[in-house]
Amino acid sequence: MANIRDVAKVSGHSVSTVSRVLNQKGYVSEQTKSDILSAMEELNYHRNDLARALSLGKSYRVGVVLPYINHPYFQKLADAITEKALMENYQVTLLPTNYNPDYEMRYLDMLKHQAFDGLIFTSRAIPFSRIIKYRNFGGLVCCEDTFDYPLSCAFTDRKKSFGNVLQILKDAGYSHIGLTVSRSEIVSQSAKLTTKSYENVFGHSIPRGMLYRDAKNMYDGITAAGKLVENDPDLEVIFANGDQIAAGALKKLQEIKHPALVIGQENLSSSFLLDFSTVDHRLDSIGETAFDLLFENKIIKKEISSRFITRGKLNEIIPDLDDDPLDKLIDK
Amino acid sequence: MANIRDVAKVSGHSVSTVSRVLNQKGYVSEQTKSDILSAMEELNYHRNDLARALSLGKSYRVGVVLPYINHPYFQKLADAITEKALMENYQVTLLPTNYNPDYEMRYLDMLKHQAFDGLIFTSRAIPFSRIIKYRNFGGLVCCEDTFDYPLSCAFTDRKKSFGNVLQILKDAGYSHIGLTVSRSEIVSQSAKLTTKSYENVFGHSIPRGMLYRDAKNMYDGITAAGKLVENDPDLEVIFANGDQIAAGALKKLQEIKHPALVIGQENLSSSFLLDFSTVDHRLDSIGETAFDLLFENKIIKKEISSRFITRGKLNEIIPDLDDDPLDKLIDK
DNA sequence: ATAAAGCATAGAACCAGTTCCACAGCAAAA
DNA sequence: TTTTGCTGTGGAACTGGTTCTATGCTTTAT
Repeated sequence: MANIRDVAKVSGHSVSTVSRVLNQKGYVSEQTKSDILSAMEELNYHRNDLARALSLGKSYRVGVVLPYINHPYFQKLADAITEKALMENYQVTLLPTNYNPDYEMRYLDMLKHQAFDGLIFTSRAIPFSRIIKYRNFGGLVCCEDTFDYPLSCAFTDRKKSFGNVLQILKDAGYSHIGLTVSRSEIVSQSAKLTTKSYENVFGHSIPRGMLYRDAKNMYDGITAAGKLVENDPDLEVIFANGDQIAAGALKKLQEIKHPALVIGQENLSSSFLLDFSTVDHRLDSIGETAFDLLFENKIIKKEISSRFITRGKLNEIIPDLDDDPLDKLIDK
Repeated sequence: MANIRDVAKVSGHSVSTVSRVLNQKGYVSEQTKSDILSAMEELNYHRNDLARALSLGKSYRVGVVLPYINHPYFQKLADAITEKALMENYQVTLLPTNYNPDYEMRYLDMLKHQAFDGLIFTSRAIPFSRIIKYRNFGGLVCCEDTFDYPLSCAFTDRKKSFGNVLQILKDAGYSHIGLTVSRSEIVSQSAKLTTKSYENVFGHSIPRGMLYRDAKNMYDGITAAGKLVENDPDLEVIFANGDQIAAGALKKLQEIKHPALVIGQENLSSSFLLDFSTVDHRLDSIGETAFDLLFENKIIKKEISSRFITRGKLNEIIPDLDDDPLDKLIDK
């Protein structure tokens, strides 16, 4: 493989001039430029990205740390980040952890070793206190609220958005509400926030049997709906922790001809196609924002408002909520 | 950031000795080693992966070229590749193309620019003839049959496995068979192979209305089943181009109480949970093999046998096929 | 006429590693 | 006693880029 010095030699010009041609900056005469370009052609020269990255101290690579690459939530986030990154000429490496702390630390070490310019944590098993130690080694952003930790983030306040939905349901006169949650690690603390929100709005904890745990996919949704109806035949609403789960629940409800409503999360195509309400956490916006924050030189915490998309029967009962609220910016 | 020369200076030893400690090879006395290690500690030294990669001419990164990162077929492949790669201390970068030839060429250029040690094409829009021009720039493997092109591959012979399934159906006395296919690019040529296989087995082309095109997801499966039953009320089997599509089709069939069987592909959890038959193309094995072939210095073409997993009614009709056949190796 | 500004180029240092080669000391074998 | 082989170490060249600085020339402004 020919290098820049070979090109310089063959073209009869200096290395720095070749570099200037390569990067199209600085002064180069037309004649010199064409000499060099034809030398490159002749030698079949192509610049080495690694050497460039070393010299620049910048590799134009970012890593996205995520537990599972086949989970719709993280997929949507990764998709949004990748799209934005490609636009800015960055490459994205997906770093699956399975919530194994060793893997998470390994990826942080890669940041330290300059394998990445930055790392986006979509979720994590290790505490923030360990992550912030790597702050000096590159960009670092989380896709969840980092509270008082000195760490940039783009997030939705789940407690707020869950509370919002539950308040709306309460105001509309619903009281028999079943909830499904994932194992709490999947989206950090999401399960706890769900129950907390319920308590805040209704003033009492979730009645026995009205909380279905460990709901991960459509089939869990089917099971969950069965259990919830069994525990409360007067069930009015199932607030699920994802559209796939909601879709499964809806399927079951239709099968047993139970009139309860279903509410999902993430606004996936299933919620649209099956016409049920959903909380859109704007993952695309979160992903995009997370990337933007990566190379800011101050710590920025950006809250993205979620939207409650009402569909079907709920849309008739409840006035239109689509007021397109501006994202709140908290600068610390 | 401290570098290896700083460590050398502080520890009072040479750069090459520090390097030897770093890589744990060559002769180093215990005393020297501990001097150097404590100097590293003191300076908070961490080796720069980029510089190492440049020097070694090896970056321990591979790219996986795939059209969509949120398609179960490519996801399963990417998952398998990633898992294997991590075991061998390689990093995997997912390179989505949307079947845009410009993107595919861009990724090939990255290979040329040493951004990757190798590239795995799970699918592609550009012809093999363009890909093989990049053979000298690093590892290059396709996840489909490359026929006479000098390009390593790990693949299932879809014509063979489709033919196998159709032959079994024919032998079992079925003749009213509906098929769904994706847009032909999704899995290269898969649609054509499906129709070809049908013609080979049944001796005539697919009857009008028995081929549903452009099936991508569960909802297309619902539509497809509706259309196919409409076109042939005596429909006996739907052979779908994916488990999600088969799941949708099954849902529709149950809804309209039609007794047709459903056969899917890829052995996703849905086929297991809904208990329908499926063709397992062993994507995990293909992905793993593809990675293994990446750094072989000869061109190897490995065919992975697919398995037909019969479930439900079909499993009662048809004798057990689970003979665990060995993968065939074609060395060229 | 002279200083300032702009154009064009080359040289050398720098990024942070790896590795080949030379050399020295010492013990065991010839 | 000489040779061989092993251990331990350092120097320098090498990977392939970028960029700062110096220099000489031309053009324009004062």
